[in-house]
Amino acid sequence: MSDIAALAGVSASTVSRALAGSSLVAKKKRDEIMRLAREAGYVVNTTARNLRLQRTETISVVIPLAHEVSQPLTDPFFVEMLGYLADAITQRGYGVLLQKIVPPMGDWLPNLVASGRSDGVIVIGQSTEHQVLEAVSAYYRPLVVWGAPSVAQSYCTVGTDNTVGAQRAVEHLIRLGRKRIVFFGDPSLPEIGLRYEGYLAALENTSRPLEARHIVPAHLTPDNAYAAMTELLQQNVAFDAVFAASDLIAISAIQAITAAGKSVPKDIAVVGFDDIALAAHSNPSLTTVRQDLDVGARTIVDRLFDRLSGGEGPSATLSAELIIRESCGAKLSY
Amino acid sequence: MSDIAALAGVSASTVSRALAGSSLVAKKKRDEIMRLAREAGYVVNTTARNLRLQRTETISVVIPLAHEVSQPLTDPFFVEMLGYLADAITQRGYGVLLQKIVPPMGDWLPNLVASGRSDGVIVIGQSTEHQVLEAVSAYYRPLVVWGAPSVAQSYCTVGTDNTVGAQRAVEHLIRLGRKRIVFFGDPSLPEIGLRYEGYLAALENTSRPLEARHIVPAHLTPDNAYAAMTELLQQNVAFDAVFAASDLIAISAIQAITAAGKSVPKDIAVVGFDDIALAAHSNPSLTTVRQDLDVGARTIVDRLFDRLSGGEGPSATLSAELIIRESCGAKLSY
DNA sequence: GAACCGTTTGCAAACGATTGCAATCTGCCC
DNA sequence: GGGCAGATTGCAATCGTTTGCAAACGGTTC
Repeated sequence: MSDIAALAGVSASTVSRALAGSSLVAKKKRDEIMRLAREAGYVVNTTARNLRLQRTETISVVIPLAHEVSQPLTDPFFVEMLGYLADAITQRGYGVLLQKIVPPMGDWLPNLVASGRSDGVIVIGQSTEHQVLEAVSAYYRPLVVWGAPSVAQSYCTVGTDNTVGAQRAVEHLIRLGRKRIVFFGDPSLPEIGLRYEGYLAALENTSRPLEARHIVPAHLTPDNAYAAMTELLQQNVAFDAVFAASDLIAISAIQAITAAGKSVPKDIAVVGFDDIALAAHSNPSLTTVRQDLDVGARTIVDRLFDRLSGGEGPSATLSAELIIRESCGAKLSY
Repeated sequence: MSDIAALAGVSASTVSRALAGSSLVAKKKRDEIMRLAREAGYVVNTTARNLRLQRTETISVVIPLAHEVSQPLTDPFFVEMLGYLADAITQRGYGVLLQKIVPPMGDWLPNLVASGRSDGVIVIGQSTEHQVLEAVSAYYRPLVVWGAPSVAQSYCTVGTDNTVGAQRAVEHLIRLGRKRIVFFGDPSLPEIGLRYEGYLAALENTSRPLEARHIVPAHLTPDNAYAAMTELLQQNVAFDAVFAASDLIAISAIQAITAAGKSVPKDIAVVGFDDIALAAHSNPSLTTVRQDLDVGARTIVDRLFDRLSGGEGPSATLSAELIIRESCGAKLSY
């Protein structure tokens, strides 16, 4: 900057002001300085600027992965969400700093917050990190989490109505005449827990008592899900439907079921959750509960910027929509 | 940091050295300072550190989108690549700064480079930006581009062997007895251009002269591709196969063809390029040329870090593999 | 020509770290 | 006790900006 100052025969302060478009420096001189800077290919150094201004115009997007230790970041759900978030953040002129935390441990969030690399933090999915989020939100405001709200929770979440979504899905299976519906997923994760509640609610609402509820606590990785479903099939547990906690494991389940020589949806109906792009195109196409990630991402970013400017917007819950496709078949006769 | 210094009764220099694990400060005092810092929740301010050290330990990943002006970042190819890149970069302890440039214009790259926000830049896809890349690479070393190499090119690229991949795909269609094969994509983009060359090479190699070559310069967006294919079908141009420049537009083409009452692969065979996750699961599943993004991403990052430490590794070309699925059908009788 | 006012400008102090250099401290030996 | 070496420590400069404050400037007005 001092080079440009020398070139223009003024001080660095003036250059700084000129480049910032300040009206303190005469229009003519301002234009002259801008021209010189452009010609010299000079751009204000962001790091120094950030240090001085105590802000970075950057948002951290964090993906905590509890069970995907050695896995690359390939889960379509995260990746789709990331795309929408990146878009919403970029639109506001901010940068996106991507962080994968795996396995989430120690002081990752306090450290991230204290490091001053970003002005705000978005966490995609609570994973197993509820405690950490709770603790940090006590002193750090610009934090928004995609996930499930819970009663005594001080951090701001944005998420789909997991319970209602799940309930609709399971009710649909019941209406189709399915009797033994397996819940496929690990309810100890907050979001999955709510989906499990929806599953239970649907079962309880039905007049025809169900012969069994069955839960298979598969992790959210394809391999784990495939293995878990294969094992379930070998155990000869009788079931005619699966409500999977995510599309990704639903598709793995379908593959396992098909590989075991059974048919989806004829023998076993499958419903997923998320409506990732794959869901519409898999074979059979997947009935699922749609989360509108575009709206979700925009809501997250709105909330975050609101908090950045001192706001206190509440957590948000988006409605979930059941998308009916081939994987749960038509009504059974019974 | 001076707070911690006061707490420990030493100077800020000593704290800085202690936290950096320097052997200049006595082991005992070092541990003491580290303990104090941890208890106080103190973390070194990254911005200040970056300014002083003149490096950021951050890599920019840029996605230039020429034709997707108002589109969110949803192209599965980019997004999958991004996942692998994020992984490879994170593994080296660096941060990932995500940048979407749309429409790519003006001095986006020089500005990004000069802003000092990152130590290196990865550009996913050349899009229409060959000139810009060329110009910047003249003075900025840590730049690696995913895309096609060209003869007189000074920037470092990593990419799949587009020509050979495309040639294999088209040869496969010819072997199956397809006669009028449409090239679906815009060859003015460098990578697509190479795929077009492969297409031409395959056509020329065949002994049975083909009655027509046809090119439909669709952009790489689903909507545009769908519209282009629909229009082509309405024109009553005779063709029995489509080689699409990407899986995404291949799937859109299939949808358009199906919507027009024709069957894939019976009436029209379709082959894509990329092997995105969707390809295996779409209906019919998509025959395509596989790009190994995991290896690709790792190669990009290797090259980049090599350049960061003064290396001069050459551009790399990865081999392409034809993945045969349902969308091009079995051999026709003729 | 002095006083005054509005417009521009530059000085210098931050922002929060790292590090070369010189100063201090410690222990040891003569 | 003085001298010396080696181990620690702190001073102060530096990274590249921004900005409060005071000074300089230019033009009116009396």
